Amino acid sequence: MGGEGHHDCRLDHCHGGGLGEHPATPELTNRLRRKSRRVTGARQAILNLLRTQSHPISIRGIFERLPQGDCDLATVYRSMHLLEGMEMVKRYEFGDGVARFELLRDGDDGHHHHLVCTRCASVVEIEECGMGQLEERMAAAYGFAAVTHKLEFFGICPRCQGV
Amino acid sequence: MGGEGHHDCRLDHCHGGGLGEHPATPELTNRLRRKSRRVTGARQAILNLLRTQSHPISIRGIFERLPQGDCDLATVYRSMHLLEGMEMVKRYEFGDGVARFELLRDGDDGHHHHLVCTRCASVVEIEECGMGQLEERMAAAYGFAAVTHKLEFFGICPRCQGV
DNA sequence: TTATCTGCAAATACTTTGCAGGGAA
DNA sequence: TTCCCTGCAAAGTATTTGCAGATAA
Repeated sequence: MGGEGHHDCRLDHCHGGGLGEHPATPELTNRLRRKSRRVTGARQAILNLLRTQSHPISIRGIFERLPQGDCDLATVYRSMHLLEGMEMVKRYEFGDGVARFELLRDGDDGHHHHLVCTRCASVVEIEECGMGQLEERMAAAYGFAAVTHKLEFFGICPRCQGV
Repeated sequence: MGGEGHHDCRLDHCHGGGLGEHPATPELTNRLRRKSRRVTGARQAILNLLRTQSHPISIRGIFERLPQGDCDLATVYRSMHLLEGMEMVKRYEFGDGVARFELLRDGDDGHHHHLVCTRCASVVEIEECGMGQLEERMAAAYGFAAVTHKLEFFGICPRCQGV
């Protein structure tokens, strides 16, 4: 699979300076406090960055977009693990061996899918799904409980078709 | 995710001895010859092993099941890459960072899905899909070409529910 | 003050690759 | 004989972990 797409350098997270200058929204930090997790500079910076992304982003991508890389890569891994456990982010795997994450809105289970270009890795968000009955049928037919699914689409995006 | 399941040690590939003792079926080796690829001992042993598996198996799993591990791990990686390119095997990712492979019958595109237990990693093969129209709708709505999809189900298998 | 968190560095896991010798056609 | 393939070892990439110092509450 191709690269990470472009570095969409929005001013709100690229003006440099220390981590302390990047307070995340109360909505986000309160979710941490509610679970008695500490609101640290690194976590605020990561949450703030995730807020600006419209598609799943890899851990290395997060690390490289953080101001002057002053949050350790290991800390990004640990933070994403924590946030995933708290259901504040959702993990996606597009089959290239790299995990990608999206911020979940409060109360949102984040259930949606992606259409990924196999040439340039550009991503379209897909709302439609309609697999609920299929999950139920799986559960009934095979006796499984708590059935979920992962569904991703792949293809060649319009721009890559022209090249 | 848990382990690899049990080592289902069928006699037809566990009686020890050199690789030369494991001729694969003509159906399989001919597919190699047709593409002017060499029918080597390692490839025959791998194809033979894949023939006996009813669920996707990891590269390490293949390596460990090969008689006395005398085929190099790197060779298994290279062979699976080759076989995937020849569409003789299909690659699956269940989200634990390990690729798994299934042998494809000649002429079979191998399109089916899996229901994976998130506790013991046991697998049920799912034929039903019915996503063809959905792919077409994706293509029409977003201008993508050659749209495919990956769909896997996850849940807790009956045995794990009892524990 | 105290338990949590972070940076640093080392370790682990999966996969790929360079090279020289071995083997299939 | 000629390339292709293999084993071995080293390297690359993604991720995890131990530990001591830093920090939020």
